[in-house]
Amino acid sequence: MARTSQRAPLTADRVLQAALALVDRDGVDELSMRKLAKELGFEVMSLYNHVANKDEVLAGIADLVAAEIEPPEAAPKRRGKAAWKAGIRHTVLSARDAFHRHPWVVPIWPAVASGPHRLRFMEALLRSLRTAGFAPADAYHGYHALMMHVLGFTLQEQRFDFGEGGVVAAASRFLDQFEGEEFPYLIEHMHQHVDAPTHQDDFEVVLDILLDGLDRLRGPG
Amino acid sequence: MARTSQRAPLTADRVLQAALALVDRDGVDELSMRKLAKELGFEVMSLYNHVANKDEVLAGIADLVAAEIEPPEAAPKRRGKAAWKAGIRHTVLSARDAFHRHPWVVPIWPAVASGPHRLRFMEALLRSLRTAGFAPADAYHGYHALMMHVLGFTLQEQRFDFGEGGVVAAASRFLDQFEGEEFPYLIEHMHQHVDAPTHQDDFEVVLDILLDGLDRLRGPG
DNA sequence: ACCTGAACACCGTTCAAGT
DNA sequence: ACCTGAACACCGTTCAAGT
Repeated sequence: MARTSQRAPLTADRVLQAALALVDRDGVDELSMRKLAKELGFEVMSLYNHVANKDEVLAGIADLVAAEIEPPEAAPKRRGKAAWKAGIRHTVLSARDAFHRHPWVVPIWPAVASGPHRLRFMEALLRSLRTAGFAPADAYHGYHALMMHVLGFTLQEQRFDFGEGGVVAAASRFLDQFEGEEFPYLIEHMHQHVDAPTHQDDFEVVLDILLDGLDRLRGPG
Repeated sequence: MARTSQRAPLTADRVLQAALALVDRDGVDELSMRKLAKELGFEVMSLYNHVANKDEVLAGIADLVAAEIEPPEAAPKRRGKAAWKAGIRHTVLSARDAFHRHPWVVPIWPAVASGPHRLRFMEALLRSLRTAGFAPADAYHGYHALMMHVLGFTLQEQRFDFGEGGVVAAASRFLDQFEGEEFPYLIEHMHQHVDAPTHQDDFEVVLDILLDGLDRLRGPG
């Protein structure tokens, strides 16, 4: 019967999948152990047989997002002075896509524990840089520059996602209180945001600045 | 008497200052209206005579952080092909310092409403870029690249601030479960983090990559 | 105008009890 | 081994009552 499948035994996996669905749908602020249990058709305390606590749930769903990131190609097909860029570019864009699909993960990303998928992604990106010829110190800079760009970009971008509470609405509400002449450049900037609903190009322009800059750091090769 | 000064009448300002002190001391997760009221020597509901709700408190203290950011110099002293960089560099480093002093603000930065200080900072940074000769579209990219760098960097950096819960401890705990050979590059990276307790140089290396890249975007001048 | 107490609708998590 | 109910120590916020 439907009820039997509804009550398939709880597993850590089912808990995390349900949490991911809930958070993708309602946002991370709406996740509570009680709601999650209700969604699964169990009582709250049943969850604690499969996950230690709420932090573990958050770390778990963050790692499900990490699992969606495609690692850089291990063996690039074409060789050339900047062949390394293609693989890195691919994985960074993939990370951007994953964060874009699950924007709630960005603010909690630094706070939650790193799971296996995330550690494997970090390893793959670092290996890519090092085998491309970056010295350890430059791979260190490159890794951070790229990750910060992805995280920072998505963090920034979120502000424009919610209609009423978004920065555009809030700022224009605020700007109304001032003479129209006090913030001309900010107003110009807001219009650019409103006019460009997707910021993919914006993301890639800066990504290419970073990749070119890193290439120069790497030295002639 | 001491009691009188302790019970100086509540104001929105006093509420925000106490909230900032509490959050700087204990972290943003520890902020509750009840604790905040107790800290001030009033009952919870008294706060609501001066602030609308908790979101307004968060927006208020975020704007206090924004107030600490020094705007770019309006009139740079020395002229030259990249004179614009000095002013921008100054304000970006100042923003990095402010976020570094108040790291809890980074994850909530995109979620809270923009206050007057933040809007003035945004305006000043955008004006700097535009008057340096950037076309509107390039000022748009430059603004985001710089802000993302600051936000992303501080977000990333936070992970290494808390001893036990930090990524180093968590990752090394996790890595213990694997053969030591599976994550050689990640282990190298972790050591670099542990060896460099401050990431100021790291921040500036990438900042200069961005500034140089933006300068090229701006075209010959 | 400002402060307060009780109340409501929530949280995460512990612990003892069931099967 | 897994599920549950009651209980504890918290939340933010509404509302009516005080001064």
